[in-house]
Amino acid sequence: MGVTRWLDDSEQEIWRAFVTAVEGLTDHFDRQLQRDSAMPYTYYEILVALSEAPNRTLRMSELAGARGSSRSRLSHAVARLEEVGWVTRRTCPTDKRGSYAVLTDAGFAALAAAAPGHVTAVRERLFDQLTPEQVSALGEISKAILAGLGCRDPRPPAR
Amino acid sequence: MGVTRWLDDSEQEIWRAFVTAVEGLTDHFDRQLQRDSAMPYTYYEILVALSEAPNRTLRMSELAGARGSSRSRLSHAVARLEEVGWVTRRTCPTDKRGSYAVLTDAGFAALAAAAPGHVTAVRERLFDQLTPEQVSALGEISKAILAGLGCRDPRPPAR
DNA sequence: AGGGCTGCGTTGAGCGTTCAACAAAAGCTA
DNA sequence: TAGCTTTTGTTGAACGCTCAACGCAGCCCT
Repeated sequence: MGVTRWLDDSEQEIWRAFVTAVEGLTDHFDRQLQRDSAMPYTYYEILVALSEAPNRTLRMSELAGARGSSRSRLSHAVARLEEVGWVTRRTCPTDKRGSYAVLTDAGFAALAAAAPGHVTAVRERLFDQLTPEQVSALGEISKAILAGLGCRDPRPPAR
Repeated sequence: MGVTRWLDDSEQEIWRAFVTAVEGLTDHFDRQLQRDSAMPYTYYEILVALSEAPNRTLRMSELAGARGSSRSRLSHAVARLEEVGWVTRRTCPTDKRGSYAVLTDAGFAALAAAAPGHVTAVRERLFDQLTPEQVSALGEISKAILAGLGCRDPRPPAR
């Protein structure tokens, strides 16, 4: 492995601004949802994914894959969402290992109630702060980052 | 309150890309630090802040303020860092309420050991993926977002 | 000096995430 | 078919964060 390529002053400044902005945004959105709709952002995303799926139903693994979430995380999350009555589980008839997560009417209603506040927050804190050029640049930047994250570093698994 | 200004298709696409990219980045950096240096990113930031402070010492509240962290969070974090031996607390002689957090030699060493891997990850996954124009655009965008987050919404506190 | 108010830091409970371990079903190979 | 590997999903412990509540010290005011 080679020598570390440290960040110069300008890069450091950009990095700090980026980190702080991202922390601030996620914090803001998370608090808004928690305060106004009693759900963390992650759960909001789960509800969104289910609401867009045919029959408002998805296999656990599909749901985990769609978001970058781990199976364990999803299992815990769905357990919680089931307690609250926003999601139910159904076992899969063709593959007895699998199970479905289904959005209930109450879950859909909770999502519908939460969406306006969330979208408004996103618009106010993100889109309204940027020029149209910056918005499209942010899109390109995000896609470039995503491309750089996909399946790299073909090191053999640690164990 | 007015009508919700929903996101159009293009905005939705940008928003999803942004969210996924940010989640992917933070996940990647957090795992890298946890795996290679046994510390979460948040703790890394605390160590950095202390290492840059005079005498490697900061008041708890200054430390909390520097990062956007709550007092409670910092208190828990420093307690943990103290257990590991990377930080110690000293009571403030002039203000007996206050306490100092001090980076130990072991803490400095841990930071020095962690930094190259972390910086390399940041460079590879962020800076190397973007053109110089995109990098500077990202800086401007981050600053605009930060400006939009500062002390807004002068609604009276909920209670 | 006495009586608030404010600010600093800590504490404990609750929650969400991670990690490692596991059970059960499916698939694969001989 | 028997034996292995892989896939799917769950579980429990450990950890970090949040929130509300608290103890304590400084401050201000009369």
